[in-house]
Amino acid sequence: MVTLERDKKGGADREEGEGKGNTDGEEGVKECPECGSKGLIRDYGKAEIFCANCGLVIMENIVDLGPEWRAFDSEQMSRRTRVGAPMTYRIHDKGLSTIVNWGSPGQGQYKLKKLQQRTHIANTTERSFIFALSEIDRMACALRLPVNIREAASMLYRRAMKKRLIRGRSIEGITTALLYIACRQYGVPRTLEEVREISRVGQKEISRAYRFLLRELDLKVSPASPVDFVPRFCSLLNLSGDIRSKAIEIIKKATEAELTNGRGPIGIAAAAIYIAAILSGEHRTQKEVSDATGVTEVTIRNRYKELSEQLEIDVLL
DNA sequence: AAGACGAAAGTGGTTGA
DNA sequence: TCAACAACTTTCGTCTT
Repeated sequence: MVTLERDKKGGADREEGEGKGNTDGEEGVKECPECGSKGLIRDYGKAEIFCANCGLVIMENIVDLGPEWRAFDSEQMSRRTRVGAPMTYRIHDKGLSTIVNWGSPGQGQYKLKKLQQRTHIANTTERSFIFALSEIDRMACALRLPVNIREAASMLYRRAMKKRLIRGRSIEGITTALLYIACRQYGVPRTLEEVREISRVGQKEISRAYRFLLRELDLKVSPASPVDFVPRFCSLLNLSGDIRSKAIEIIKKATEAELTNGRGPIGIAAAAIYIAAILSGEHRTQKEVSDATGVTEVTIRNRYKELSEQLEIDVLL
């Protein structure tokens, strides 16, 4: 009954706008066109290159960026799936699909019914697993995350399933938290707010699942560095590479001076960018920085006062 | 009028008894 | 489980450009 048919027509109907489709020659790519970082990760297994800093996928042969739809059951999944990738953790049976034949109507039916009863539990967990994978894909898509991170999140979900951690919890909460964790592990952190916006559950549930999974899967996630947020925030604010490196420099000095202890990394990043922009004559208002980073103007002010005073940076308007 | 400033009260998460 | 606590937010009046 579950016949997974692979539809080989890639995602030709789906061309990303926003002018980010950089399809120049692969050999020429030395740095990220988005943030200028040299930290490009070439994943030849997936035939793609992405920026470790901002997560921008620069080169990708797998055209399909994942489904924009939601599969509620196996049937929908099979009808709508158009993923032609090699074996992957993102496909619920690792791509090795089983085809069940209906056989001759006479005696076959009874056996099949029996089989279906026996495997009923397996089918429901499988169905929710498929749903989880499509959720991970949907959210990763919305956040423009590279395939590696989706893979990582999917693998974590497998581990959670093996440990029977899913039962009795919302799949949305678990998948959102796992994606959040995967981003952190890959040094491309998203803010909790960004993740919440594209999730179907609230912040409270995400946090609960996050703590739960860290504990139960024995994962270690080091606190995010403010530096990790700088490239993305800078590009949101249309700031040049000069400012990006200047902001990172400020953050490094601040870290050495232990000004960052106990402070939220996002606030530090926001303040450093604010200062760097002013120093470079590309002024951004506190409001603009606040909107891009999600921290309030008050916090930006507090951090930027601390940084400029302690590091003796003269910020003259 | 817009931006920057800072005081004061409120909120949600962490910690330690 | 509860209370104390620090970081951050909200709100709002004032000053500066």
